Amino acid sequence: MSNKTEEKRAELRMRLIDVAEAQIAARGLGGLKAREVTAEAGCALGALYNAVQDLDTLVLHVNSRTLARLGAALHAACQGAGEAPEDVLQALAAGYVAFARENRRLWSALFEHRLPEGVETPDWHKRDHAVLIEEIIAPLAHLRPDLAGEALIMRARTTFAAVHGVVQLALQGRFVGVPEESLADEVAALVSAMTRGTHLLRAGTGE
Amino acid sequence: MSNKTEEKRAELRMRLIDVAEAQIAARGLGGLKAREVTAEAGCALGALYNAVQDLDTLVLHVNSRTLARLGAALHAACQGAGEAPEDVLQALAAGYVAFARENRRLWSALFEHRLPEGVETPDWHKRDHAVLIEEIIAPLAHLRPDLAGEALIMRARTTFAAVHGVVQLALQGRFVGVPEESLADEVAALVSAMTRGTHLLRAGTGE
DNA sequence: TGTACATCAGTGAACGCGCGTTCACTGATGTAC
DNA sequence: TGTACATCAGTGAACGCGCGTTCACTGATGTAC
Repeated sequence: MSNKTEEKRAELRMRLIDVAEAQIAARGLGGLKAREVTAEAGCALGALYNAVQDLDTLVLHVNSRTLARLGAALHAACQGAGEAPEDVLQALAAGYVAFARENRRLWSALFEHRLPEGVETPDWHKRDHAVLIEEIIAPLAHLRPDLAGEALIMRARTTFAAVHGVVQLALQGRFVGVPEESLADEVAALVSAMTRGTHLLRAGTGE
Repeated sequence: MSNKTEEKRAELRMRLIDVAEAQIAARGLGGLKAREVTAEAGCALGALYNAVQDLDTLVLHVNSRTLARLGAALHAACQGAGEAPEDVLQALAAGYVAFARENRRLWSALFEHRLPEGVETPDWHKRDHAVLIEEIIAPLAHLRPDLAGEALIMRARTTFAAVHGVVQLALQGRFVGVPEESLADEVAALVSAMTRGTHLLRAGTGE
């Protein structure tokens, strides 16, 4: 059933994603309920399952959006930074901290959400995660000319994960996390430590 | 009601913690059910609430145990390492990776578990988290004689969180995580990067 | 040592709630002639 | 253009399941005399 019908369908799907995004932002991933999303979107409970496969898929759509916004934020952070790879990495890390703080629950949802056992993440969503490491690769390659290809990508992932770990434990308010006031400074110190040694020693023996 | 009664009570509590530990190890934190714990422990459902405040408290007991074991593992890792602070930190990180891999689900439970909104973590359990950073402090102090007191502790937390982040994303099997085969190497590279710059430059300007 | 009574660990059925998903139905929208 | 019919988005009550916690009850253990 063509055009107009398909249009309305897509419209409802968008509306549902909008509402789901707002509700996750307000109450966290655990606070997202099929009944509340549809109520606020102004449709019946069952309509959700016509517009979208299920609630998990709806979450994936929200997460894809969040990743896109995060990607844009990180890209913008790079633009504002100097040329030196250390500066770019510092700007990226600072941008990540800022985004996480300003989008706490949506950012958390990125890492909290799990598909039911045995369900594979669809490819269209997997690809969206690339933004997390894309901008790291170039400056890292400058600092580590000895790394290339797969090894470079691995190191970019590791660099991201290290910063992410500090941010996550801090914003989670957990025991070992640093207090939120110190977060920006500590992340800067971490990035500084990670980048400082490398260009002095170049590719020495071992690491 | 003294002695013998209290003894049996403590015995049941122990049995429940044992079983809960085994079930979390087998099925993950989400797979822990009051009915299954009590069934396997050989008592009635209601007995759980006599032995222990509630299911969350039971999880805290299991987590305390896991932390104690982790602390012992990290302490042992230090013993086997050389004198140089870099080596100690490498040994600690390697020990952490090994423990996480060998105790995946119990280790995950440490960071997955959340008390219901508004419930404070009891002090007896909070204290147990100290093992995560205790052993880091001394070697870090050697590398960074400019840091002391609160600042040193913060940096130890940050160091832990960075390593933890890499391990967590990898073992979670998530998008940006490194594959498990590369985990040990990547963590070693991270620690190497974090420690290498510092003692060359000592306390320079800024970080 | 023996008897009457009190306590409280242990029992498990029942409570209460939450919530994702389905499904028989309706009515608006589109197609065929 | 008008009429008969088909399709399918949208509806919301009902299904089905899971599960932590409570509570009236019992019986074993302990205390008092």
